[in-house]
Amino acid sequence: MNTSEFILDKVAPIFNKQGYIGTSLTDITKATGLTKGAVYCNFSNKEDLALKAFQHNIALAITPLFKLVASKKNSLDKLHAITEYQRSYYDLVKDQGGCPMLRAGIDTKFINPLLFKAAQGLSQKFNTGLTNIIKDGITNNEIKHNTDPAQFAKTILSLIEGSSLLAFTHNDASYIINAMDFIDSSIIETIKQ
Amino acid sequence: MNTSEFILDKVAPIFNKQGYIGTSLTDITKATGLTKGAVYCNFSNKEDLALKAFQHNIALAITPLFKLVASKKNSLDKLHAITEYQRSYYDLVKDQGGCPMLRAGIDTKFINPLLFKAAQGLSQKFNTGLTNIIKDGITNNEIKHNTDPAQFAKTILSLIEGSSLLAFTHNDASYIINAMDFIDSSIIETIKQ
DNA sequence: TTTTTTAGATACCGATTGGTATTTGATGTA
DNA sequence: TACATCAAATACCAATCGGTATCTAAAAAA
Repeated sequence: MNTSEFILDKVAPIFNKQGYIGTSLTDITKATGLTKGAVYCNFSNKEDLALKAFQHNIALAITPLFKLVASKKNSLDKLHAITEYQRSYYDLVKDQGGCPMLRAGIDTKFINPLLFKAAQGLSQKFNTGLTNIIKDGITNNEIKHNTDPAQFAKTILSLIEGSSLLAFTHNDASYIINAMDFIDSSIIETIKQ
Repeated sequence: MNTSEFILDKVAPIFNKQGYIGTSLTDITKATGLTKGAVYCNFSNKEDLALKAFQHNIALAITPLFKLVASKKNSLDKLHAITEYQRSYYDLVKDQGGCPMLRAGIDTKFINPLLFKAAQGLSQKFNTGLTNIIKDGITNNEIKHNTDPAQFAKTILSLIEGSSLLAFTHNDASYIINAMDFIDSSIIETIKQ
């Protein structure tokens, strides 16, 4: 592991917990044991470091989900893989400070356009990914033809994001478990062919 | 309007947009046209001001919903009042910088315990309120007896919070409209007696 | 061995942070 | 008229902010 990766590993959870402005260079040097000279030798500025820290957090929290979904062939399997992944999501990211997409989406909108755009793009990718899964499910006769893909994608994504927020505000994973149960038994079951 | 209220009126949207740490005393004096002396004459410190700004935002964004729900007698009317209120929620709070409960829930967890506790309490109140509406609906024979109140409350709240987050990250109210359509036609319809 | 490169440490910069002690000036009161 | 009250302005504080120029020492290249 090189120094850049070492810094990101130490610093990414702090950005996720304290936000962009809330994380100071002092926080960063204390957490890494390095000096400002070392930090600025590896990253051009704080914004650059924050953006890469965000990507680091995403790589740990959300990229595995995208890979898992890609490994499944059928649409219903993909949908169930998502809910299955989310069931352990609270434990996965609790030490990291919660969901990085949630954090960046709210924290950066009015203070860091670059980071916000990254969060926005990821959320969009999530949404279109879900939409395409449902679309494919319809063409493959796995999902009922009168299902509106965009509508169900938005609903499922709302449940994922909302339950994650509630789980972290109340330190209670049952919000996520409950929402995933609902998606599995009440949403997927009703749209499946 | 006295000076304290004047300050809160000018400053509350800024705290909601930029967060607790992201809002400086300079932001506050610029927005109000007052000096630091005036601000500290009306509030004991920044934390006190931020907490009251949060309460100010809640009074504008969420208190009207609680009053609207209280004015309805039947459980199903209460539930429909919530979705109806949320349909115009995006327009209601967009100039305010989004949903204050969402902002405080994520922004303050690791940096401002006092404010976080306030956000946590409000979210809890929302959840127990929803649960009680469903419980009452069951005893009044409005809602099916095999309905799990806590489970449906959590699901509805997840949809409300999640769709609100997505609406503001994409500047697109349709996430909320879509989620409320789903609650009205797919959730309330299936649990109603 | 000598030279070049370079990662990281040190020391510093001006600007801004939240906060406070003091002053001002208008108002109400005796 | 003289005095007391008090909200707001002014002027100031040490600490911290993000950032940079310079130095050092070790490794790589010649």
